[in-house]
Amino acid sequence: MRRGSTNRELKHALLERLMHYYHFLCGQPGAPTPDTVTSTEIARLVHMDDTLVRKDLAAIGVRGHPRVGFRSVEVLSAIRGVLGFDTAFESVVIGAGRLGSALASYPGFASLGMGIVGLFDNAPQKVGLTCGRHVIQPMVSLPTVVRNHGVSLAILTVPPDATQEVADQAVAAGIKAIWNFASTSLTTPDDVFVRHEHISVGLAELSYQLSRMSEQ
Amino acid sequence: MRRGSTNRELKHALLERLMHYYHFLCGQPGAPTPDTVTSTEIARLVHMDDTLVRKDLAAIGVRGHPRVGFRSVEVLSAIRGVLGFDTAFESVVIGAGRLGSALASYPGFASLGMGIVGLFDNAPQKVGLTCGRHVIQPMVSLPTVVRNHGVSLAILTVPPDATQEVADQAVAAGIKAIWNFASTSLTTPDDVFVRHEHISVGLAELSYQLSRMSEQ
DNA sequence: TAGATTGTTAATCGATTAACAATC
DNA sequence: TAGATTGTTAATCGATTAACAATC
Repeated sequence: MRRGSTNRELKHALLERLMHYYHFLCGQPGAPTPDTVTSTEIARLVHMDDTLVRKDLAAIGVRGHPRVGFRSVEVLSAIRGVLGFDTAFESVVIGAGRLGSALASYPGFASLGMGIVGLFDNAPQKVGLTCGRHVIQPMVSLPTVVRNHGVSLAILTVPPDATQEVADQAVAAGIKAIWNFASTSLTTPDDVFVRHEHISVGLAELSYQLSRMSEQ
Repeated sequence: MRRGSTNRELKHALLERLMHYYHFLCGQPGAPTPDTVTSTEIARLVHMDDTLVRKDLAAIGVRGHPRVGFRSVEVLSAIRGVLGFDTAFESVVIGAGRLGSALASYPGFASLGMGIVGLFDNAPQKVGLTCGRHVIQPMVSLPTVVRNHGVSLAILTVPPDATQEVADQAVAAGIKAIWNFASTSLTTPDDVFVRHEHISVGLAELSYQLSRMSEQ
C-alpha cells in the first residue's frame, strides 16, 4: 500500500538544497550543532528565502514546532533518509591514477553510506600495488568483485578514450550506476544511472569571474 | 564607451549550459567537430529545447545563419571569450595530498586558460618533494610566488580544520578567488570570489537514485 | 495571553517553450 | 523559388516569494 509515501521523483535542485542544509546542520568544525534551528536561521546560512526552506522540509516530511523551529536531529535524519545515506551501498573505483587514488582513500564517503570495496586498473605496472587500504586489481577481477560484494556503483577515473569501454565492462559486470569523472559522455542502457562530475564547470565559473574582475 | 557590450552578470545556469555546449562542440574522442551545427542538433545532444540554445547563443553574441546553422568555430570562440578561457590566469594549489597532487598535475586546465605555478603544503616531510612537474613548497613562500607570478586563484585541498586559516593566508597574499575542495564554508572579504566544489552533492544524487532503484 | 514561528494559499517573477515572421 | 533554419515575440509553466492564518 504505502500511501502517504511520496513516490514522485525529487528534483535535482531540491536534492542539492537538502545537501546544503545537511552540510550546515552537521556543524562547522568548532561550532557544534544546536538542538533546534528555525527556518530563518537555515535560510540565512545558505542565503535563501525562509519560506523555501520550510517548503523543502515539508516536502521531505519534517514537521516544525511553532515558536521553536525544527529539531536538528529530525532534519538531519530526514535528509539522510531521503538521500539514502542510511541505505548503504558498495562501489568500486576504476582507474588508479591520482584522482582515482584520492577518491578511493577519501574518508568522508562512509558516513554518507558509500563503501569502496575495490580499486581497479589495467596497467600491468600498477596491478598489485598498495594504495591506502586497497590493492590495485586488474579489470578481469571486476565481475567477481561486483558479484561477491553486491557492488552497485562504478566510479570512473580513467582517461577519456578508455571511458566508454570501461563503462561497458562495468555495466556487463552488473553495476547499477556510474559516477563519471572523465570529461567524455557515455552511452549506457537506460536502467543504469550516470552522473557526470564536470570539474570544468567549476573552472568556467572561476574563469568568468576572474576575467570580469580584471575587466574594469 | 563600450556600448553593446553586455555588462550585466551572466547567470550561473547559463554559464553551466555554455560549458555544456562547449564540451560537446569540442567533439568526442574519435568524432571530429563538424563545420556547422544547428541549434536543434546541439539541443538533442544536451537534451534541451532548441529555442533555449538559440537564446543562449544570441545572449553571448553569436549569429547563426538561416538554412545553415551556427559555425562551430564561432560558437566555440564566443564561449571561450565569455567564459574567459582566452584570458589566461595563474593559480596555486594549497594542500599536497592526493587530491591536491591530482589537480596540480591535471593536464586539461591549460587549454581553459588556467596555469598552475605552485604546489604548497606545510608538512615538513612533504616540503621539497617532487610531485609531477612541481616541487612542494612551504606556505611561507606563498606571498612571494603570488607576487612574482601574478597568481589570482588559490585552489584549496587542505583538511577541513585548516581551510579557513589557509584561506586567510591566501587572501593576505593577494589572491582574488578561491576554489575550495574542502567541505567547510569560508569567511572571506567581499571582493574575493569563492567557489565551493561539493563532491558530496554528486554522491547525494547517486545515493538517492540507488536507494530509489532498490526500493521497488 | 501575546508573540514567535510554522504551514499553506495566493501572487509574483523568471525561465522555458510555443508560435511564427524574417532570412538566406 | 521553396524550404530549412534562425531570431524574437507571446504564452506557458514552474519555482520563488509574499501574505497571513494556524499553532503552541
